[in-house]
Amino acid sequence: MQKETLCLGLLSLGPRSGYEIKQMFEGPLSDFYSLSFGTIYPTLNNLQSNKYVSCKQHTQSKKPDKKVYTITKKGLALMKSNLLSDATEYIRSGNFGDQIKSEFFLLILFSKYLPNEMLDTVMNERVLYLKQKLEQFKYDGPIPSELATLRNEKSIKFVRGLASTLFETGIGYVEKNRHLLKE
Amino acid sequence: MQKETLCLGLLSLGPRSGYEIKQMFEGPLSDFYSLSFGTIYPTLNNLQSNKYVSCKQHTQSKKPDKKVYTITKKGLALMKSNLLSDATEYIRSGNFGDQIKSEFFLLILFSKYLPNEMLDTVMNERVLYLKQKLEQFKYDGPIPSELATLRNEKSIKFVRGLASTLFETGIGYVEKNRHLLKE
DNA sequence: ATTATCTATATCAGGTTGATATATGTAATC
DNA sequence: GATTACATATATCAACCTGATATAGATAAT
Repeated sequence: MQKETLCLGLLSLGPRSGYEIKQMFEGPLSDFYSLSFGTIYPTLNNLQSNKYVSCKQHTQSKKPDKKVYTITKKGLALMKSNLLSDATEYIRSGNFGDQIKSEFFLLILFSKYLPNEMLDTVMNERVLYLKQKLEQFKYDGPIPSELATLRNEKSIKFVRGLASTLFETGIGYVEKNRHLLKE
Repeated sequence: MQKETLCLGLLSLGPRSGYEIKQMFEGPLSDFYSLSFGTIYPTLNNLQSNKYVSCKQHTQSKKPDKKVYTITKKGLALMKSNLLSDATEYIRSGNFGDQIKSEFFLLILFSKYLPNEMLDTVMNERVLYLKQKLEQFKYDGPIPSELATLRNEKSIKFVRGLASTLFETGIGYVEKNRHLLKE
C-alpha cells in the first residue's frame, strides 16, 4: 500500500503528528505493518504541499512543539479513491501472504544445526513470547486516549480477535509438536 | 538473518545454483521468507571469493549453462557458528513477530471507506485464496526432485503442519466474523 | 549537576527490491 | 519455417526504505 494512502488513512481517524503516527506503528499496529520516521516525515511534508493534509504548529507547555496534521476533503477523496482502485491487489498479501519475512521460521528450518540445548531454550522462549503477545491482544484495560480511537474501530476488533485465535492455535501446535524437531 | 547464513543454510541441503535458490524462495519458502536475485547473486559471489562455497560451471544440453555452488567445510562451520550466536535474536520474529507487513490488514483497517460491494468481493476472494493456500500446504503429491529435499526436512514438515492449522483456524474465523466489519 | 529518558522533527548512508538487460532453448501458433 | 511467447539463467542498477544518527527541549532520577 502506498505510504501516502496509509498516512491519509491513519489521519482519517483523527488529527495527529508524525511522531504519533509512528507510535501507532510501534504500538497497536506493530504486528501488522510499520513505517519509519524516514518515510513518515517526508510523506507528511509531501501530502501537505499537495493540500491533502493541513498542518497546525502546536506549542505544548511540557513537551517540544509538534506539527499536527489534519486530513482535507481532497485528502479523504484521494485515500478512498486509492483504496478502491488497489483493493484487489491486497487480497493475496498478509498473514502467510507475500510480505512476510520470518526469521524464526528460518531458524526452525536450520534447527538441526543447533545444539539440542539451544533449541530447547529457543522453543521455550518462543512459547513465552507467543503467550505474552496473546495477552496483549486480549488486553482490554486502559490505554492512552490517542490510541483508543484506533482500538474502537470495528476493523481493529475483528483483527484482534483473529490474532488471538491464531495465537492460541499456534501456541497449542508448538507445544504439541516441538518434539518432532528433535527425533 | 544475514543473507550469507541463509544462502549457506540452503546450500547445506544440497548443491544449487542461484536460480534454484530463488526458486526455493518462490516455491516452498514463499510464505516465510524471500531474497531477490539482486541479493542472491552478489552474495554467492562473495561467499565464493571467501571460500565458503565452491562453484562448478555446468553445461546443460537443453538449458543455458549454470553455476552450481557447493558449501565447503569452512562454509558449514560459519553457518553453524552464525546460527548459534544469533539464535536468540530470532525468537521474537516471525508470524506476528516484527517482520510482517500485511497489506490485507491495512485494507481491513480502512474497510469502512470501501463500498459494501467491494468489501464483499475482497472477503470472498480472500477466503478462496486462503483455501488455495491451505491445499498447497496439505499437498503431498509429486514435486520437482530439487525441491523434494526441502520437503523431506523434519523442520519443513513441522512448519507445514503449523501453517495448515493456522490457515484452517483463520478461514473459520473470517467466515464466521466477516459480517462484523459491516454492522 | 549530571545522567538518562521521553517527546519531537529531520536527514542520510547503506542495503534490498523490482525492473530491466542479455542470452539460449523450447513450445506454440500462424 | 517464421514468429511469438515463455522458461531457464546470470547480472546490474535506480529507486526506495530502513536503521542509525543528529538536534533539541523538557522531565525525572541519582
